[in-house]
Amino acid sequence: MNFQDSILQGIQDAFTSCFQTTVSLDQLSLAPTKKEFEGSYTFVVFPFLKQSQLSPEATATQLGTYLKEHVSAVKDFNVVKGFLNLVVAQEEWINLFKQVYTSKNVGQHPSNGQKVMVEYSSPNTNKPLHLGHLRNNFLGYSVAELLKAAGYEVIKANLVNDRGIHICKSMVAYQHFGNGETPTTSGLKGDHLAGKYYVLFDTHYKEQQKSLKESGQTEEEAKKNAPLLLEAQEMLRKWEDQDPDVIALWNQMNGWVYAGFDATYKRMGVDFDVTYYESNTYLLGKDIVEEGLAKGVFFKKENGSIWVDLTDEGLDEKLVLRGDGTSVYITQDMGTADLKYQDYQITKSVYVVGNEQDYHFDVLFKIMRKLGRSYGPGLHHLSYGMVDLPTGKMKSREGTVVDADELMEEMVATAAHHTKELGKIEGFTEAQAEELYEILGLGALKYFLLKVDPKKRMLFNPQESIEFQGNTGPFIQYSHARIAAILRKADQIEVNLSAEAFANLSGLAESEANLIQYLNDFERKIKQAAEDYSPAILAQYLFDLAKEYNRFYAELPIFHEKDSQLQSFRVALSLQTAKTIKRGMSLIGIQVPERM
RNA sequence: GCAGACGUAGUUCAACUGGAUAGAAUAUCGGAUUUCGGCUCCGAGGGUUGAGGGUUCGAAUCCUUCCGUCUGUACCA
Repeated sequence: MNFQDSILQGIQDAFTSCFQTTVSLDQLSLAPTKKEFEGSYTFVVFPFLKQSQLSPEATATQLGTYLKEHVSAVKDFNVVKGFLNLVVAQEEWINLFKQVYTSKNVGQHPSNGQKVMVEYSSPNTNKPLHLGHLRNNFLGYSVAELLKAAGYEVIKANLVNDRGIHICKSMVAYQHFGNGETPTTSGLKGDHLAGKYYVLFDTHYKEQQKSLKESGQTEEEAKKNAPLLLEAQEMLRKWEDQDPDVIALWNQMNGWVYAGFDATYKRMGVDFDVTYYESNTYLLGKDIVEEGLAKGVFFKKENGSIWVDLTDEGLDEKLVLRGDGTSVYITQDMGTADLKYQDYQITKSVYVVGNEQDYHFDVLFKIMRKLGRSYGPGLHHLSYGMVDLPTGKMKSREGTVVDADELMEEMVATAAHHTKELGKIEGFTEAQAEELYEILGLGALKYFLLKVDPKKRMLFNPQESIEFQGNTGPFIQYSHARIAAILRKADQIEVNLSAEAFANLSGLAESEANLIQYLNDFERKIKQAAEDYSPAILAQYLFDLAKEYNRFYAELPIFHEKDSQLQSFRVALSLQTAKTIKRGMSLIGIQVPERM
């Protein structure tokens, strides 16, 4: 048993023994003691004064006295107001470290038998990925990894929006202005090529509107009657009628886009276990509408349209099927939710989608719960905030979008520039150097986007954001590389790394005890990050761990330490830190180099 | 209009879910290396947590009223 638990158990016993009352274990919790005070863990007694019938100080003192006598881990205590600070015995830290050090798979929780699907990315096939998608993809990938580490079986899913009027727009524009251009002849990545025609559509569409207005039409009429738009609408009809020419063009352009996306995903380091296409799922959900009508969850209006009444849940009435029997967005999403369950029998389903769709998912989930789906309680919208630029919101029309491919390229180039300046890559082959730049550039980018609480909107300043010092990915990567150097040397001079090598160790420096406390915390942090769907919690933890290691490194000698037990111990501590950093970083999708 | 989210050092973010004197990073200033990797370490200054009121032993956190920013509120996706 983890000794944090044994302390809590001790507190529970203390309540029975000192105050003749029982408190349940989940009411009790320990907080790390603030630096200004002596001790490692703090128990706050204020909430329990009713049970003790004593002043805060007296309560804390009685509990402390009991713990000191009955719990071996507690060596001493002090009381400040209602705060009981517990001092942990040094031998306990050493024992704890041995436990962590000898356990396999750092941080991995045992399987909990639950299956969860994480849907993320969900791109449109009419334009390339941008900065907002990067946050989405990194978040989705990381949350999936965190859930795995927390004991879930995870299915990563991508739902591609490959159908609809917006796709037809780029197709129409390509027919008009494409001249048979392909990714090969143009030298453009497929997704960028498609995006180019989407933009071209928009510019020409606007021109047409303008000339229609000049010929006397109102703004609304002009919007509706522009020939290009009519063409796109006509094309969508043909697409739905399976017109071979339209389908052929659609297949061709889609193929280009997917090739482009694959390259981008590969560079981002994300992957999927299953990909759903809206072109296959857009007709789903109509049977659920029937089911909902039969169950009385939905109702039909006079014009034949079908609605759900969510006013009892604080929302409005929402349309689920149009009067003409065609689907709306949510019809399809209901169908897809069922499809996911049919395919994988999941107990939980996470949707990584921006917070502008909060309302939509609120509605969707409430509907599925009203319909009594078994996975209903497990539905979760991982809603994340937008990424802002110093110039304001990203708008594709105004050309203020930060393209994902360009940004990654820029980050890698900056990493290369920095590294060359430092001149630390002697002995690297060209290929090794390239790989390192990739790891550093993407590490910086991923860490930057993931260290912020997903719920919050965040600011991306292209100049200032590309930092390599401070609370950044490369800082943590550097710490790892440095430890790797120590481990190489330890290997050379054959330091004994078995736990027996420091079996009789006594006495620890403060930074050593702190490090052990951090290392022991890893498992808990993973669980917390997974439960909160927040890679930021783990990112913050890894930064703190790296900082604590650097402090230890600056203060204490390793190879210059003459005591061989201490030397073995410090190398082992370094090894465990490296393992933890490596594993932790992999959970937020970041690789760490052996040297840099 | 209505609904929801957010507002914390100059800047970017934390604050263990109601706990101690609100912490890091960055920028600024000052210091550390005969030593295992200086992309390192130590220190200083920097705050009326948007404003007011309330709840209690205790509030950045909960309630309330303002102010400000953003999002949503389509028989669009």
